[in-house]
Amino acid sequence: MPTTVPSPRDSEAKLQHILLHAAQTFAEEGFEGTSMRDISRVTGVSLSGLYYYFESKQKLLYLIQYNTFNFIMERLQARLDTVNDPATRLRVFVQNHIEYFLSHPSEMKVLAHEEEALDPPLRDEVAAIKRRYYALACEILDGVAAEGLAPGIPPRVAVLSLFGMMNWVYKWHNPEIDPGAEELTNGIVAIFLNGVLEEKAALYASESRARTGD
Amino acid sequence: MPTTVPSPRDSEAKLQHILLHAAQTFAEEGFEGTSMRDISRVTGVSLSGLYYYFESKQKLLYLIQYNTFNFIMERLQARLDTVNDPATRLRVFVQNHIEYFLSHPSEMKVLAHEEEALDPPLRDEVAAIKRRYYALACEILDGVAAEGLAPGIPPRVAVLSLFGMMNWVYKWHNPEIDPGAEELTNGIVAIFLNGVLEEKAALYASESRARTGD
DNA sequence: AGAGTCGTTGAACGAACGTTCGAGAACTCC
DNA sequence: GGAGTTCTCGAACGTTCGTTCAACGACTCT
Repeated sequence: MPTTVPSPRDSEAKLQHILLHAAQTFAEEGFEGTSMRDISRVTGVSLSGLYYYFESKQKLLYLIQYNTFNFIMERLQARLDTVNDPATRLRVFVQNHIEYFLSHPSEMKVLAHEEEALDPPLRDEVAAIKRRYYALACEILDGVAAEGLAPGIPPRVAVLSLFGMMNWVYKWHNPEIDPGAEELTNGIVAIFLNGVLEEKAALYASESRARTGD
Repeated sequence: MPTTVPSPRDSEAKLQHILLHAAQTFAEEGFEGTSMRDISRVTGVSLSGLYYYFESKQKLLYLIQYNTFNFIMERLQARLDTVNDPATRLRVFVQNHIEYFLSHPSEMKVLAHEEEALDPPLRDEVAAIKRRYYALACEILDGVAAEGLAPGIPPRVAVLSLFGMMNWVYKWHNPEIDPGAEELTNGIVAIFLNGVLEEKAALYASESRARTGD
């Protein structure tokens, strides 16, 4: 059908096919627990054939992590472009994260779980995106904090607790019994916003301070 | 020095020495990423000498996970024995967890991160303790919930979000810049209690429901 | 039809893996 | 001091690992 295009179409599709099944296997067996022969088996590509698409097992993991994170990041920025209200921006952030989590559980698990399996040169590149993502979250929290942050909760602890709630999802979420992205987002946002904003928060913070004699 | 005792003392101490350094290596390199030769090197025990203390690499991981979890569980039950107030019980629960986390980061990381590295027969035994721990957390939340739970947040999501906040700590906590166990516990408890109890929570839950047209 | 990529492969490489084994220290008890 | 247990180790086992390489069919251009 195409005339001038050489034929990277076929090849690109096959790479995506490999990335998909490799991510699933990494998610199930872990990066170190998965052999190139395993990936060859689940993709149907011969062992040596894999090396036509990427130059090493490390690079394969990198491709999965980089593609995944880049997609999340770009979709998030697009969605945030039209939103100004601080609380809504937070909700968009959480929803974007949770939505991807539930629709691509394997890729997300590999991203969250195999962070350190990548060796320094490539690991740093993924870490760089991760830092931008974290900075964006801090920025969003800053907006929310203008409404009054609870005392006794360092902002860093607040943001990372939010990441904890979101990123732990892959350890327990069961599509058959647990809520979908919408409801899950509502729950996490509710806990976080109510937990972190002042008024009632001040009550418990001072209570526990009194209890421990601070 | 001892007279009647055969001499398991020496051996027991050495086993603990191996468990400690193995946990550190597993935490740094991952279970699959660590070889028995690595463990031999960091413990100073010869490769074959290790097999006098445990029968396989799997069993070594099991010993680390089982000992760690058992200690946490028993200390928690002892601490809860003297406490009746629901909110304080929750605080004791979180504090016990976080305290162990910060004082034994390697063991805790291995427990949280290498859950699936254990094969079914042994994995199930660790999972059994994990279930008892989770059930205890649910029980504690039930006590707190008597004070009125926020609508729109399933209890299961609440408990697992709490676990998320606590268990994610190993990914980011830096002893040099982050708060210690006391303050960290205060922060997480404050977010969770304020986030999950009714009154203000109902506000945000209904807000987000209205926003998404539910 | 012939040159030149693109995609694929089986076979093989050396290295590293978890585990075993038999021999021998070191120690306790009689 | 000799028997028996506890502890340690070097050497080796067979297997699996990530990666390479030369070769070959399929396809596009001229």
